[in-house]
Amino acid sequence: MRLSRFHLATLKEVPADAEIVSHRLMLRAGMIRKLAAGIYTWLPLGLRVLRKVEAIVRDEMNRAGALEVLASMVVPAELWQESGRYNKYGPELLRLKDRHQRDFVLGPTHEEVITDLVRRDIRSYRQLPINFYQIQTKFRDEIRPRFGVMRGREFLMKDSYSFHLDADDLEREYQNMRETYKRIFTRVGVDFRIVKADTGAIGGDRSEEFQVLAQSGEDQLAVSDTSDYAANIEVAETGPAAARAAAKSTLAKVATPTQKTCEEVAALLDIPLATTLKLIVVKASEGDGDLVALAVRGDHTLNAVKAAKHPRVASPMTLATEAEIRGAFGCEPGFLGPVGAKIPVIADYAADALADFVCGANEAGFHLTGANWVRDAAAPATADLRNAVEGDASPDGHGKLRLVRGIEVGQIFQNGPLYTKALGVTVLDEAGKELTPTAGCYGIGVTRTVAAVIEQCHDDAGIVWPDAIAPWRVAICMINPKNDAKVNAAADSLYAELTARGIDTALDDRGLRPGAMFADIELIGIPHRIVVSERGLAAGTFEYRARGETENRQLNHEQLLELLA
RNA sequence: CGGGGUGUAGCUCAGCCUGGUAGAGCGCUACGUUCGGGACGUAGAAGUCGCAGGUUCAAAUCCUGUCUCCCCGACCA
Repeated sequence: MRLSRFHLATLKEVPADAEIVSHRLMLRAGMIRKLAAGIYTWLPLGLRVLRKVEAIVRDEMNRAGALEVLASMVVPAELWQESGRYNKYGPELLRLKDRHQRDFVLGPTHEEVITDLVRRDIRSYRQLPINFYQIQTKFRDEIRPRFGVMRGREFLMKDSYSFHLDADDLEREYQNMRETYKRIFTRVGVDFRIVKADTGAIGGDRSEEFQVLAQSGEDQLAVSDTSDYAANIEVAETGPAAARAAAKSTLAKVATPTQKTCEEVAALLDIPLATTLKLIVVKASEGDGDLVALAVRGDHTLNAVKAAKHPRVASPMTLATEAEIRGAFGCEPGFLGPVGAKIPVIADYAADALADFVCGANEAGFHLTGANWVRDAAAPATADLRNAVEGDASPDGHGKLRLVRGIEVGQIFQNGPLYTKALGVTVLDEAGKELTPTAGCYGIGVTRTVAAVIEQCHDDAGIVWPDAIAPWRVAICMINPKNDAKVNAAADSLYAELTARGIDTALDDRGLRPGAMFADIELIGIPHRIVVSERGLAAGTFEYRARGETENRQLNHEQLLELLA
């Protein structure tokens, strides 16, 4: 590509509303432009990168034996009603009507559509297993789109859905996809971890996420410092602690007139936060009273995903209102405790292990010190309810947990017969009997992957693309071509030669001053830069510099070709 | 949806408190001088001051409403 004919739309100044590195650099490099909140136009430069990621994904999916399809983005609402998700998915699902007032949705994911396809097309066990995938625009009316394309409302996703006769075969394909995803992200050139994950709105049994490690990541991950254990904090287990210590103190009431949080109470009494206990009151699951109190140590935080999975807690987890709390405890939130509580208490393991702890007195303005389970408050039910913290023992028994941040770029699920059952998919088995297939689904956020790579690969000057997804692998820069026809001719012939060899090359023939030209080429992250100048031609060399390095190398024609081969 | 902020030239922002001629830098156009790390000069084009209503002789500025966009929380590729 000759850059004089390309729309290279770099910006010197950063648009004010860009917060994270990838968003800033994508705007500055001229990869994307915003159209509305969470909705972007991809410019030629950005699209070149997006297409390269897409090509890697497609290539590996095909190699893995999956079959590409392309479904409509607009999906009849009936399908979503049939699966039960029309009402369950919530306002994130963009609903619309056509001119005949028929209901449709913009597909945020396509389990229903592909399962319906299988229902219509697959009749026999002989046709299974099968894995359909597509690379398609998805729309989710996110509560709060942010960080550019990292959490856009419209995004490009590779989604695939596999169907199997039994759980063993599903497990085989799950492993196949797991390996395929590893190859994809390795080829893209990004550093990632595979972590255990919650199944969330998709539903199902087993799931892992592919996370790109980055400071700006929205997800918290717990990883072992010695083993390969890694989990999203949502599902990172914390185990039962050692036995409860014996009570030493006597129960006493202290005035805490304005101290409502554990932090405030601990500060007032000058005690460690870890010796305090807090209660979070939530709605109970149906037929189990109205409310249930969850007890967590003051320095820990409640894990909503774990809590919602507890059989006695309503799912999704819903906090009790202030009025409900007053009704159950006779006092306002901020002074709640298990001593004398009239509703069931479920304690996190660490909270259950406390002795001589500080908690609310169930009386406005007072807390209790020296409280103990059994002696002062009924022994609670116990469960794993909290978020893991730095230094917790790794659940696999090897090492301690470290907390890091990640960007979720892919997730794989075994959802089992969830959707095939809901949509009534059956095939005939060998004996001519009807059988409901089991299924898996597998997603990659293609647009998000582009942003995630930038989060990981950049420096002060701009993006530093891995070779595999750079908009061009090589840039040829001409110094003062107007003053010297030889420079022009030499650059032209090198450009023709590299292009003929299949090397994706950009020729910067825009005639900019060198400083401005170099700044642009570095900003857009071209991995290999070749400078053609009068000086170099006289010496018979090209000047070469790899992006991310600070030294130039003088190479002759042959060395240059070898390096780029 | 709750909390906080924002909207003035393509971009970054000043002007608003204290009403009276709409500004700067970058970018853009033309010409000239420059030309190995975002050059300089001269001339120029470019804004219904988010939108609607109100107050006033007069509104970017004050008042009311409304929308947009951004940030912090619950969702997810």
